Amino acid sequence: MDTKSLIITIATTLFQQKGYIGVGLNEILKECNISKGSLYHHFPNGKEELLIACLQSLKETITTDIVEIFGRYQNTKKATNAMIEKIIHNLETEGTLTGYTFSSIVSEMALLSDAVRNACAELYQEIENIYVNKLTADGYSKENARSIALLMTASIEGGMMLCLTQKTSEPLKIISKTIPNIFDDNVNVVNL
Amino acid sequence: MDTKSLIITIATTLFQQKGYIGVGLNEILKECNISKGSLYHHFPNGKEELLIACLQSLKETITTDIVEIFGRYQNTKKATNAMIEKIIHNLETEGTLTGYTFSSIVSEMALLSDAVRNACAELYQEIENIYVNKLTADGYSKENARSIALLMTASIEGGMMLCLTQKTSEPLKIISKTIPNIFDDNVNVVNL
DNA sequence: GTCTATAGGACGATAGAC
DNA sequence: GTCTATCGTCCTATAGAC
Repeated sequence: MDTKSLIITIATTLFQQKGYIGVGLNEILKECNISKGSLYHHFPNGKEELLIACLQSLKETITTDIVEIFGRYQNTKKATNAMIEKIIHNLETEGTLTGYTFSSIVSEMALLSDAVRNACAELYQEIENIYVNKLTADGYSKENARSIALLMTASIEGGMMLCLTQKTSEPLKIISKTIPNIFDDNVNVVNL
Repeated sequence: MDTKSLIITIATTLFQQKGYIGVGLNEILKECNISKGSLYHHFPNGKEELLIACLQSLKETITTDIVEIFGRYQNTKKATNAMIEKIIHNLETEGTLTGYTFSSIVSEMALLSDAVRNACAELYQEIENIYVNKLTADGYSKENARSIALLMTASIEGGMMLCLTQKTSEPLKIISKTIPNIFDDNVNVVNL
């Protein structure tokens, strides 16, 4: 792998786990086994430019991954359960925030950098769109599909937070079991 | 107000908005108009001790507030809508993370400090317990109440995240409208 | 109980050799 | 394209006067 890709790969994981401010350039350099001069050659505008490159890379990875899972299952309910299953598996093997989550970056940077905030917004939007497409294929109206997709995104993101504090994957497991209740028999009762 | 309370009050808000690492002691001191010696007199173990004091204070504030709201409304649905309404109001007037959220602290510190992680876990638990009590009063079984309360906590926390990225309160508004669908006609279908 | 001054280290970023 | 050396700033924390 070329140096630039290596930096992005390693930095992405670190940023997901520890947030943007929580990861120093030195830590990234050490894990990559490169030096400061090399990093600034590939990212002349420094750390924030690197972060945005990581978010773009993350967008590719996440959407490819979720599209693949959602293509493999008949309906949104089964696909969602499979997806959360995968997140839980990651969480239990790595013991930390990875996969489809980047809440640490959002909560730190949303107020500090519009460029980063927009990149994160775009990433959430891409994920939600995949849900919306599957839900409309299931027969939901566009409006209801959007509401449900948003609730899915929010509860998975929040569920990761709860898993982190509890050091268990229980919260996501319960969410995986509870979320389908929004789908069932509620095709027409969204937006009361 | 005595100095110690002043420090806690101001630091709590700053930590909620910018996270733990994102706020320097100097910024806290400046807003309090006090000096470093004074802060270290009240919190001899430094910044992390202050953070934990802030989380304890936050627990008081949040639970008092939510208990009050949940006491004012007949059922969980109405109480939840009123609560989210209040969060949205805060969000729109302050334009930043405050109120019942502390996701920035969780995502930054959960892996770094067990003391902080436990304080956050306790805080989430307190909030969930209020929901659980109201839900069982509504007639839900203990187990279903727990599942729904967890989904509520997660989706509100995740919804704040989406509001931050989009600079709108739309996500929380939609969540407020969509969440009640989990309650309706689903008393017995949780945990499929 | 509050102040000033300062220690000692980590940070992001730059300069210039090779 | 990668390296080392270094700058200037910020950080948490401490020491000691009042």
